[in-house]
Amino acid sequence: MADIARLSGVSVATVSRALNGSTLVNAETRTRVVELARSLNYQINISAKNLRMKHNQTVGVVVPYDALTRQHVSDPFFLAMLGSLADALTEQGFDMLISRVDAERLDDAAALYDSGRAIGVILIGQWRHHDQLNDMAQRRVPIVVWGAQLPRQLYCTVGSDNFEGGQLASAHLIGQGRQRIAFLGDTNLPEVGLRHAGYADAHKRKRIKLDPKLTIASAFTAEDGERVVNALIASGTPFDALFAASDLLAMTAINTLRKHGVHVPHDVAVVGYDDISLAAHAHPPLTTVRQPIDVAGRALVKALAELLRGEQPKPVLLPTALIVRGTSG
Amino acid sequence: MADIARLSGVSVATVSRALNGSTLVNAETRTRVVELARSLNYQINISAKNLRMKHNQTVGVVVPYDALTRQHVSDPFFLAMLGSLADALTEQGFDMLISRVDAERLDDAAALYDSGRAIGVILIGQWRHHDQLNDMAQRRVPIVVWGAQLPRQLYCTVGSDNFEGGQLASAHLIGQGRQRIAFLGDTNLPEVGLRHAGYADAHKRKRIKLDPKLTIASAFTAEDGERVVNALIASGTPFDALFAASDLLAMTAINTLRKHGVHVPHDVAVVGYDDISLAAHAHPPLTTVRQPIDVAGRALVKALAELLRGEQPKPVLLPTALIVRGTSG
DNA sequence: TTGCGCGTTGCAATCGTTTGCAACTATGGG
DNA sequence: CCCATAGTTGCAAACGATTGCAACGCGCAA
Repeated sequence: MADIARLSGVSVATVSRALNGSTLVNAETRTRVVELARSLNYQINISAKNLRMKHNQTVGVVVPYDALTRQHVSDPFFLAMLGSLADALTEQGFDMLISRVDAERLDDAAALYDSGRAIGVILIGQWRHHDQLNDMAQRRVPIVVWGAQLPRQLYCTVGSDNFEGGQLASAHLIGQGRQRIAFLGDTNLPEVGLRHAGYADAHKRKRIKLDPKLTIASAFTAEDGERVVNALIASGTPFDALFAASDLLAMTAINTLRKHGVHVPHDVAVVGYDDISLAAHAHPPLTTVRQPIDVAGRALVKALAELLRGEQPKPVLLPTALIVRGTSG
Repeated sequence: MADIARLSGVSVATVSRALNGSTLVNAETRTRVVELARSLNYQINISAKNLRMKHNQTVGVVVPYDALTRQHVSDPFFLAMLGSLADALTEQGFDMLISRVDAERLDDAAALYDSGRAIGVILIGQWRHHDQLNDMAQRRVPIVVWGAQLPRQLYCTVGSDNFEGGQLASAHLIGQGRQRIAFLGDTNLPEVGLRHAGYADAHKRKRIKLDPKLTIASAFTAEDGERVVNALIASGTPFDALFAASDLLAMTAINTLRKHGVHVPHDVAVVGYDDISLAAHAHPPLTTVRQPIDVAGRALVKALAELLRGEQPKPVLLPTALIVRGTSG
């Protein structure tokens, strides 16, 4: 900047103003300076600018990882969400700084904000850390969380209507004449818990008794899907349908069922959750509950932008949709 | 920092030194300052630090998008690579700034570096922009590219051995007695071109004549896979195997074949490329060429680190492996 | 008493921007 | 001839850290 100032015979202050299009500087000087800057291939130093302006345009996106398994970010849904966020943030002129934090130390997410690297944080997945998130919100960390809406929640969430999704899937299966629907997922996670509540509600409406043996704890991983279905079959518990908390789970479940000679959808109908891009191309094509991922990214960014303007964004509940395909004839 | 200085009765300079573990400050004062900082939940301001130190720890990761289709970052392989990079960068203490750029304006990737937001750039996919990448390298932009090694290349690439991968897959199919192997992929892309060269080489070694009608241009998208297989069958060209340039392509191809009553692997054997996590759980489990994604992230980061130290990292060629599963009995 | 060395500490400059305020010029009216 | 005004411009102080250099206190030998 000093070089430009010298070369164009003005002060740094004027250069700064010219580059920012201030009306305080003569139109002619302005164009002269701007031209020169362009020809010198000048790029402003962001650190200095941020330091002076006390703000920047970088949003921290935090994806939790499971420290126990040291597991990579690999769930297609997570990754798709990352893509959607990249789109939405780019659209709004934000930079996107990705950070992985131990799911057990979710409050580390705030470090991005505290250290001034990010003006706000988007957290994908609330896991079991409602309280820590509340603490962060109370500390006035601008944070938006993808997840479920919970009682006494001080932070803003954006999420799909998990209860509705659970209802839709279960009601659909019941409508197909299925009576013993197994539920696969970790109900300790708020989102999965709500899906399960919707599942229970759909049963109640049709006056079908819920068999607790059909609610099966399972992580989101493909490995766990296989393990859990094997166990279910080995246990001899009869079931004629299966509602999985993620598509990944559903698809591995289907393959495991097939290995046991169980035919989908004839013997067991299956419904997944997420509608990842592969779901439509699986065999058979997977019936699933769609979470509107593309809308999700934009909604998260919008909420964060409001938060940054000092407003109090309301939690967002995105509608889900049942996509009926081949696994639930 | 000024607060800490006041509260602990020393100067900012001492606080700075204490926090950075300098031996210039008395061990006792140091621990006192560090404790205080921790208890105040103090986080250093990165902008100021970067400004003063004239360097930062942020690496720009650029993922190209196709402007024509305005297509999201959705290929599981791309996304898995993002995950792998997130892991590797975090491991090395780098921050990861994600940016999407129009694949037709790949040189925009340098903006991250020019503006000082990133100290270097990792670009996932070189597409057809060899020349622009060479220009950037000549401008001394620290950049590492995931892709193929090309003649007269000034920038550093890391990639899997696409030629070897193509060979492995094709030799395997030929070894199974297949004679008419269709190749699915856009051979204009350097990586796919090399895979095709390996495919051609495997044929030559076994003295099998290549039928150009069996080389079929196809994008990486699921939609295109379906379209292209439909066209192939409609054309009446006989084929008994299929080698796809990505797993996504292979999996949709299999489903499309099935719709036409073609049995995999009995009538047509199929081999994919990438070994995405779902490949093992598809139906039938997909035979594919593994690209070592987890190693890839670390290799890219290592190369960039060398570049930043002023060294001249050699292009890296990662070994591929044939994973034989159900689609090529 | 003086001088020296050593271990600690503080002063003040510096990084590259932005911006409040003062200063300058030219113009025209009183 | 003076002054008010409007339109430009520059000065200098931030922003929050790091670091070369000077200074300080202290023990010890000369």
